[in-house]
Amino acid sequence: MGIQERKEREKGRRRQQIMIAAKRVFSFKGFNKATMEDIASEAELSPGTLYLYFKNKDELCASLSLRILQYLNIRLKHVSSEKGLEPEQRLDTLKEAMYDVYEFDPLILINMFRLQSSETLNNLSPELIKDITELLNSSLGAMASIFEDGINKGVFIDEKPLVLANVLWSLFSGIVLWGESKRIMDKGKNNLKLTLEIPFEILCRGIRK
Amino acid sequence: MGIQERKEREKGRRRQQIMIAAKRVFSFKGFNKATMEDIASEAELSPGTLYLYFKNKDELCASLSLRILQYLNIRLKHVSSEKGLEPEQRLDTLKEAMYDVYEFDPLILINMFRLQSSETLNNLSPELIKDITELLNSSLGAMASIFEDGINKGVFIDEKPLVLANVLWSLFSGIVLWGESKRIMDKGKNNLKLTLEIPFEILCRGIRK
Amino acid sequence: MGIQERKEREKGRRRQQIMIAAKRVFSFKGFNKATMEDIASEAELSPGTLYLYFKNKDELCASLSLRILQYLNIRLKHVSSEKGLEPEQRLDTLKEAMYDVYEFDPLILINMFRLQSSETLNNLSPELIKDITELLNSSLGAMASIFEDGINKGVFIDEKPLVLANVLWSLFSGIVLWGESKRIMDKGKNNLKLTLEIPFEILCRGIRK
Amino acid sequence: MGIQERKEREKGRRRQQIMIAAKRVFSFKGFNKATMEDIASEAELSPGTLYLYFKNKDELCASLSLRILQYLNIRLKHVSSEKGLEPEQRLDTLKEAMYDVYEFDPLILINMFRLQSSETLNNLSPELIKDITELLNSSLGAMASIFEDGINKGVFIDEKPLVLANVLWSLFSGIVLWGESKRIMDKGKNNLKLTLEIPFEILCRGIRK
DNA sequence: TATGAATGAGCATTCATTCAT
DNA sequence: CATGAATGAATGCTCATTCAT
Repeated sequence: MGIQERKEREKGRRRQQIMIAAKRVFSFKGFNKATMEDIASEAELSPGTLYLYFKNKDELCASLSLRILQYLNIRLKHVSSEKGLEPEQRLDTLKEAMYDVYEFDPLILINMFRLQSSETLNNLSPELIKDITELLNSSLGAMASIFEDGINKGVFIDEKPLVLANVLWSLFSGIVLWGESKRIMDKGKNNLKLTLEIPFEILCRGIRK
Repeated sequence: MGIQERKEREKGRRRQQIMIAAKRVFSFKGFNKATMEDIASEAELSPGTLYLYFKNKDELCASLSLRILQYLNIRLKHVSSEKGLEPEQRLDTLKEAMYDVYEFDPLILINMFRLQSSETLNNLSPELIKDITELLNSSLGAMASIFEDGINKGVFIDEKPLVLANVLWSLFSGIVLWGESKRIMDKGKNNLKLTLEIPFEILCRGIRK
Repeated sequence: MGIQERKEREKGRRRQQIMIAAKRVFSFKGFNKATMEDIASEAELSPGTLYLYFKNKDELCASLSLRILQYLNIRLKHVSSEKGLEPEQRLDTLKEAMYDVYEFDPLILINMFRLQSSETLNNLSPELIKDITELLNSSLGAMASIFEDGINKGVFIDEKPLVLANVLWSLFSGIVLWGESKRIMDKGKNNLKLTLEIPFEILCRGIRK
Repeated sequence: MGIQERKEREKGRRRQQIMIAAKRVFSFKGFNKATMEDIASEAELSPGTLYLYFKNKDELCASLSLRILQYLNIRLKHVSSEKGLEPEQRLDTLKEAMYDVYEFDPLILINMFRLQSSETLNNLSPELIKDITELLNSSLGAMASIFEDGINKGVFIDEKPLVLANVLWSLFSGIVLWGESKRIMDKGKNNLKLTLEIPFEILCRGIRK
């Protein structure tokens, strides 16, 4: 392993360290109330150091979303590529994947939404925006391919697969959002899994022939 | 009409005037970028005056959400109270009601979410929190009663009505959120109505026997 | 006097108050080391208030230069408009005017130079830039008219008056700059009057026929 | 040549390398906007290395001025020491020398002034201050000796030579400053040579008998 | 009631400087 | 000697909120 390579890895570690701290602070205080100093001290670094790894606060936040999307994308790719699964089984794996994504970072949607607001978009570097957009589309594509498979096999109703994927995403968004609200209102009781399962179940009834 | 009463009414009018201005400014700039001075000048008032009618910026924002919920509640109550409607027709009316709510204030969910975030909650007066919670529950109850009716009449599958209502709300949240993102990403094309109709349709397939 | 008018006057007073404080602080600390908080506390105001009257630090500094130029312009206009003066007498009055300008604000040139640097220019409002440019040209024009008079009367050598005015300004700049340096190096001894008079004297020998 | 000596020479080379880079960066960005990192990367060194050769940013800047003064001093010494020149020819050589100094580093005066401002002075080491003061005085002395020669030969008017030298320096400062402003205002048109020659010409008329 | 000038705490960001390697 | 990652103090500017009129 060359010196160059080791440095790259070290740099990656620092980014991780900061992102983990940022996630914690954003979760606790929300994006606007969280200060860069909060994040820095959570990461046991100085404020200046944050700017060595992220252009600004918005880009730090966006990078969190990117990481989620990467994770989602990997999970989805895996689901749609696995051979020998019946469409119904695929749906189940899909459900689990989405639930894991939520578990991975429950604030996913708030971040995703912030990300796409015009307030934020101007502060991001074009590459980051491109990465995010591509991943989002790729994820929707992967979902769509699952539905397509079911339609082809005559198990699902003949609806446009990409539309179905969008619906699913909408549903997912709503569930997370709603689940989060509940969690905050009820202070701690996590009924997210329940809500995730039930509407998914109901949606599937609508998809199956 | 006594003087007292007239004053009360006058006060209500001012509140309306401010809320309308706030809605416009929030829509245009987003909650965080909108300043109290923006709102004041949109309302053709001075900044100080805003604080005669709202305790602080958060409470002003929360009052907007409250108004939405009141509107939603009225529409829902109306749907579930109307006699002589078949469950299927009720679902249609419900769908229209929800779409109208969205049209009334497309930022509804962002506001609703802001409202329930820990960032905001500490700044609100207990009465306001209570009002909002009650209205939310009441709205969910009204939706539930629609599903209950269908279940009783044997038209809908036998699922717990309140659960169904929650599902619907989740779905609605997701659609709005997703629709908004799309609107921002696609810059102007309003595909919200489409997205609202399709998942509703699919959900209904899952509800019907 | 209407309320409007009184308010305008009050506003003008505040601007003056801030500019006087700024001048003191800039003189003492230099533009870059002077903080807005320094200026605010010198003016016995809060930092935020400064921004009610000046867009930013650069514009505050530029406004100081503008004031100098206004003063210079008035003095020069007066010199060239007064009737019945011989060219030589005019030169004397001119010399006095320039010395007074320096006395009015010894940092004039440093400010003027800052003003014209590209570092600063971007931060200024177009109107301010226009005002300053016009005043500078007008001042040079007024100086030129004095020389023109002398040339017409056959007392001064036939040199392009505007060139002479530029020369004079260069000389003035140099003297102030040099005088200032000396003041700082010699810590307190003010030999500016001397240096201003002597080169003026020598320059005039070159102008007279 | 001993090892010690070679090291010294090597050290001098590095200092030169850094100063050249600094000059380029200061010219391009101005002193305040230029960062030590800019200079380091222009010099193809790391930021830390700069501090091995210069105590701090101010001292680096001051060293640039020092170098100019050294150059000026050499040129002036040469002018006044050359035998068999008539006073008028000496003036011409002087003019050329000053123009060359300006060409060598057009920012000379801004640097010189920065140097002498109270903003900077506190950060400099006493030795550096002493060097600069001595060089300045020596330069003025060299100029004065040129005038003295002319006065002695009865070609120039009988004015105190040191005063004349100061005048000349003032004029030079003013011209450079003014020329620079013009360059910035007129964006590119370089009229410095013209302005330098004309006032010099006019000043000389005042010096000649 | 209404005003709007004034406040001042708060924050993102920068950058000269240091120091472990 | 050289590095360059890390530092952390410093600062321009914003804006929710107050209060004298």
